[in-house]
Amino acid sequence: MKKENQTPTMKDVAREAGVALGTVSKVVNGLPVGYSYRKRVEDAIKKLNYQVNTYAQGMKAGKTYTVALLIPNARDPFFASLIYYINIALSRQKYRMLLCSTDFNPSLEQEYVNMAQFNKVDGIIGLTYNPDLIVEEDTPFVAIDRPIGSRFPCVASDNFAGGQLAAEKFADLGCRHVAFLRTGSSLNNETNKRRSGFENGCLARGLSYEMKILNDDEPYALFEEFLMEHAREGKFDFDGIFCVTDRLAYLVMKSLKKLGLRVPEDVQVIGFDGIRHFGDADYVCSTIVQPAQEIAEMCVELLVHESLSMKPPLVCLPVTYAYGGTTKDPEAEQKGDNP
Amino acid sequence: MKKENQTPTMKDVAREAGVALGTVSKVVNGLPVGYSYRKRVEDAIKKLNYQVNTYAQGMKAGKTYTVALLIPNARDPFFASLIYYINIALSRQKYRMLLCSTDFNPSLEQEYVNMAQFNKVDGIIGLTYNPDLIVEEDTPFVAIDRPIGSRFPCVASDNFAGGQLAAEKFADLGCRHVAFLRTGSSLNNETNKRRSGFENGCLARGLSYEMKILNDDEPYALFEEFLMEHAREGKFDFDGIFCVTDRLAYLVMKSLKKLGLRVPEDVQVIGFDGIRHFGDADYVCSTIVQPAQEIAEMCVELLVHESLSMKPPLVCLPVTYAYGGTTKDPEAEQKGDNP
DNA sequence: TTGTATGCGTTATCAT
DNA sequence: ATGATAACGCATACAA
Repeated sequence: MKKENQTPTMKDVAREAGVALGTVSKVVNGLPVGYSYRKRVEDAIKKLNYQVNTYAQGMKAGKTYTVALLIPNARDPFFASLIYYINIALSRQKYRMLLCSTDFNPSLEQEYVNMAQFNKVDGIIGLTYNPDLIVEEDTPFVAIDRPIGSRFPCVASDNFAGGQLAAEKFADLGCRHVAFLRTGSSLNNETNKRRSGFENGCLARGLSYEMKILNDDEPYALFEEFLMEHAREGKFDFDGIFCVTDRLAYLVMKSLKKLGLRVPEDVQVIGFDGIRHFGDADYVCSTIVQPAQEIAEMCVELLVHESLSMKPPLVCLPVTYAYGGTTKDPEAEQKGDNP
Repeated sequence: MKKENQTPTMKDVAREAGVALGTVSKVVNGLPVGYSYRKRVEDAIKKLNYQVNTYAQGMKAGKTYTVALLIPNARDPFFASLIYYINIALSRQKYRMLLCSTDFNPSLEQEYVNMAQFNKVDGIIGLTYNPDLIVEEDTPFVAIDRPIGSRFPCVASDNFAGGQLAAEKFADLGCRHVAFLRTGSSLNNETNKRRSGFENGCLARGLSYEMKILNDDEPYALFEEFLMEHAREGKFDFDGIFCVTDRLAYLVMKSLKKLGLRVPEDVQVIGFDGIRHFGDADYVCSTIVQPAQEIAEMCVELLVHESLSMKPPLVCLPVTYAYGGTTKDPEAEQKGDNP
């Protein structure tokens, strides 16, 4: 990568316009300048195609107009969606976005946080997994999904309500005996809320339910076993399965197929996240949709707006239900969507 | 976003260590410094938790250690994959990545390119759609998929070979009459190569073929019409359909289902791109896989390495075929994958 | 070998 | 209202 040739600087503009450096600065920053001077400067700027150097500007101001987004992995569809919307929200506020893939690596997460603290970025939006992440008090930081300490705001979906919603949908769709399947790190409180909400909803609507909860390090095969055990003699014990993510729902559906069970005829499935085929086509399954756009906008809002006075510790954004072919929604019967 | 408190500077380290500013700089940059001095400086650095300010450093050097990635949309799975691998490749080279979503907007694309030229980033990797994009000669730029002028290298999949490969697969799998379906902007030469390669392969293997080519602004419904016309009286004219992208293949498969045609029993489908469910699970359809990782690494290589002497104008990377449930691959029959 | 001085592009504080 | 000058944090040519 070779070095740039000279791009015009304020000094060049000043020389071209025959004015002093400070005058150019004032014009650029919209401070009062006599008309004839302003005109000459503006002409010179156009002629030289001048543009302020944001880094030099930032060095003076102690700002970089850059925000780092820490996220495990850009390929995951939910994370990709977050990246997409956060990017849009930031550029609307004239901020650049530095993408930092952490790959679930705690030490990488810490490294990026350190970078931010040394004035390299103005703030961080982080979806991190390091429970011991150290963030200086005065570093602008907004967490997604996992609260970091108690000093920084955290934005998440209303996971409890999402669990409830799933149970209610099952009840509305005629289910009686349902199951909840979850995997994931046990220190992730937010997905635990999905479970609690679901339990709560089942109780409220008189559904009997069973849970199967796995840790990250346990193999998926255990779920398949669980399903098999409940499929003795051609009859399946559940008429509804709530999966903690769409990804898990996808795997579960493959297992059900192996068992000769039809979705949604024999058993209905609801996932969580709101993943769509190709990012924006139809839903991969009936699901509780996380409001990715709202989450993104809230994060940026909290980070950028200096209404620092009272940052809420935890913001829960409302989730919605979406039909995706794996439930028996009456109004969706005729549509050929979602095989 | 509030301003940072003071982070330690070189001056602070120098004062702490009782040495001169330049000495600290030398230690930081690994230049020869007497042992006792070096030791004192290193201790001071640790004590103050000092870290160089990359922006100030960059202002001196005229480098920012930042590369901008221009890409239409982070949600698209193929783009997301590219983002993922480019991010990894860049950070291995100690470069940061600025993500610039262009949303297919030509003027936004131009804006980001301008930003780069004004010394805000050291280089650009761009997957752009603006045919009139103006890039200064001396701006380090690497294009993906669409050549920009003739002065910048372009990295792409070997689309021609991909088309050929699809035709050969169809032939191997027993097809006789196949179709090619394509949509997309007509100025995208690379996807045209897929067509040419496919034609070439069909000719070589004695397959009869038909093409249906749509422009971006034409509705998908025209494809459905095309398929319907070829499905008269319970018989379908084609036993294989090659779609220019996996996304299109997905839509086509839905249409085929509507027509009562089974995939792969009645008609086999091959897509292009290598999209996987959830980014890393199984393929959404049998497909010609673009080597996203290799593309990413090649882009970074070309951008970063100062072997500027002879930049190749167009680098074509090899594609592969992957089974994804929509073809009758013999060795894959027993697998329950990809419904 | 170590310290000093200058400049990168910008903004802000002064005199004028 | 405008122009000169210092300072931001760092690297480097040059002096000690």
